[in-house]
Amino acid sequence: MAGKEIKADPEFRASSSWECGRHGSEMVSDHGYLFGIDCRESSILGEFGWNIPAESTGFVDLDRIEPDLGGGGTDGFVSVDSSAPGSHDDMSCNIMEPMVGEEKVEAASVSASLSSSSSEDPPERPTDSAADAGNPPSDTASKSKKKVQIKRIRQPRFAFVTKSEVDHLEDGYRWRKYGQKAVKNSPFPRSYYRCTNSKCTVKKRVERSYEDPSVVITTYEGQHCHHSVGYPRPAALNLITPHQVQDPAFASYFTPSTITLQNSVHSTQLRPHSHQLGKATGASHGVDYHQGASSEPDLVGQGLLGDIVSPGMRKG
DNA sequence: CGCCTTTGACCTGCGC
DNA sequence: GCGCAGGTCAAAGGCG
Repeated sequence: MAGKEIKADPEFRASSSWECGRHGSEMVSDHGYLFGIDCRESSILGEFGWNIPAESTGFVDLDRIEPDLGGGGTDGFVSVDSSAPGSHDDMSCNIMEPMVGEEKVEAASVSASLSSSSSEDPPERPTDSAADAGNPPSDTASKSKKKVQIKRIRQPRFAFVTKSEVDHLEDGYRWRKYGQKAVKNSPFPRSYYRCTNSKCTVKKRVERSYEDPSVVITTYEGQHCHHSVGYPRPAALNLITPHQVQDPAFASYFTPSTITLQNSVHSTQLRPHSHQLGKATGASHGVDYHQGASSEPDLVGQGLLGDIVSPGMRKG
């Protein structure tokens, strides 16, 4: 497990038009992305809307944290690294082959139910015990039968490695904590959050690296089917490379309005909302950023987002 | 009062 | 099949 090596594809690096960061970008698994953020560069996360009190610098050894991140084996990661603080243009990144949409669906019948429910219907719920919560114990048999047929769907995941003293980083969405577990070999618990939007199935895990307590690992799973409470901030989007945006999974983290911001607004909404920091460890209450999206809402349908925003999301 | 976190129990997947 | 670890649920309590 821990011995599992993070192997950055040298060929990919070589062929990538994006310069690799100093620390390189590592694919730590096969289904998802890891954004390793050297936090001298809180600027990066800051640009992503996270109000992180950047205080330390250092290199995050992705090899060390990988077991926790990709332990499931179904995730993979890409890291984005920055090498020049304060300059978006200098941000280096390396996008590994995206393997998104490789959902674990074993029964064909599942796809039917999924397609009918679309993104508005949490695909995972039916498989979870929550769906059976109201059922008497005698239903266990049929329950397990169902679970044999319908395997939990794993959405593409993205992990961010951040140096921060704040565990729960502000990202513009509202999250509700639904669980916390002790992590093996780690003194730090892992927290589980779910997007408060009932129609949104996005989840995120937040944990600290046991190797470097100053490092926070945030793993997002799923795709938001709605607008953020108000953000992601425009400058953050400037950091998203074309490669990233073209990846539907990655792009989905940024709502249509978000992407619009990239093109219509630049730095006018970068003011940090310090009051949010006051509740750093609590739920991420929405940041009251005004979206510039309203000014150009049609970009979604104008082709810019046509290939990065799923139809289901556009209506969101 | 509504929303959130906490926390113990339960479920599931996986390796041995 | 068993045990472990990760993931989730849901009741209870706290807070603004």
